[in-house]
Amino acid sequence: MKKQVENKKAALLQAALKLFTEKGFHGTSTAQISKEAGVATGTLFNYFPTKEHLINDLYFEVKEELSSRMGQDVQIQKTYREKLRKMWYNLVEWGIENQEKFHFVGQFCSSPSITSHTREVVMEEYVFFHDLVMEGLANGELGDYPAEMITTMFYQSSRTIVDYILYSEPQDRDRAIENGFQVVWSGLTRNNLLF
Amino acid sequence: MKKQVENKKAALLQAALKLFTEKGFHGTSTAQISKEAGVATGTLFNYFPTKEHLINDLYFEVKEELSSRMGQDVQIQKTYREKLRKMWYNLVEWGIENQEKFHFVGQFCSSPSITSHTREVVMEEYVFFHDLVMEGLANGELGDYPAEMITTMFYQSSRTIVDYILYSEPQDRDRAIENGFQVVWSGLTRNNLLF
DNA sequence: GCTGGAATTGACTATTTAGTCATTTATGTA
DNA sequence: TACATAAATGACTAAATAGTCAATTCCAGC
Repeated sequence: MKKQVENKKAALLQAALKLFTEKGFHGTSTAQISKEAGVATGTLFNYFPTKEHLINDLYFEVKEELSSRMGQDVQIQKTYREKLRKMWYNLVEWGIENQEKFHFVGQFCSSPSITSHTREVVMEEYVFFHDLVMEGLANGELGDYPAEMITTMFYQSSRTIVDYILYSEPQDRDRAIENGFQVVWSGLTRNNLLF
Repeated sequence: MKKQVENKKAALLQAALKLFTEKGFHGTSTAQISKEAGVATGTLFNYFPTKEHLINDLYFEVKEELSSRMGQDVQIQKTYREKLRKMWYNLVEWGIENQEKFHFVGQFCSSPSITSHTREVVMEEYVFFHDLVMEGLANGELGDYPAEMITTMFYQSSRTIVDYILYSEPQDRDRAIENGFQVVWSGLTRNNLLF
């Protein structure tokens, strides 16, 4: 019985991911989600008390998966540049492999359907990223910019590159990912102020 | 009478801008828009045959305003760097001065509520930007990246900085804008490949 | 002040919505 | 097999929706 339960819950989350990403939160009815998941309309409410709870649970799950992937094998890198580069690859590759989740996050990260509570809980999963930036500022590798600005630029640039790869479809994806990192690295580090 | 007509149309567009940005397209009812604009529910449909027409007209108008501002005084700059820098300031300052329009564009640029026709018409207003990037590639100032990647990175970085300024509220906004340009310039130009 | 046509109105409709709940089905245990 | 409990169902409801349209208001020119 436990098995079946998890199946249905997962099916509902997957259906919600697809439909919310395609048509938005208000553009998707709970009936559509249930149908896509292959369950009755009432079943959705056995797992999620409201539509809002559903999207918040989904958002949390996806962001958690991303943060987990983002930090993978970062600390085993030798140089600071290699650590940042590893994180860049983790981010971009996850985005390419998980288009739907990637677009979902981008669409709902500042949506009023996501509660501030969810946002706070999710934020905690990303402290290691903030810490890595602080490390770079402390050791002088990163330029003298506010930490907040650096984290934002790094993260949003990764989003830009994923979108670029998915939408403009360059022949050589790996090249595009590496180019993206070059731009970000030379932009955010300190040792290039020829001007 | 003509005056009154234009007033109501403008009021409807302004109300739609506010509500769509706050609550999204499907999250906003036509009745809410009419109420916010101070007109009867039927009046909206005198100016816009459907809700879709309304948001498309609005999107077009806002994007046109942005493109117009973006190109202002760019050609009178002497160096290539100064041209790009002027464009950067135009973009970021417009975003800060027009928060609602700025967030509206960000939210709906890839929304299915905006038709591909609207998107195509809007695109034409931005050829001058693409041309400026081509110029930089030709004269060797920009790094050897695909033009599409450069335009995207430049534009998205401006969005990132506007968001950073509006959300993180740094004490010195002008400093933040200039920092943002430094990051983008050193990231996208060729003369910094110390690596 | 009168008149004709355009602009404005809001009550109205057919449809869709999130969420409920009494009933039915499935499952583990003995 | 029989029982107890948890899960699944879908018809149902009250509220909200985009868009219509007959009636009203407005105003320029006479």
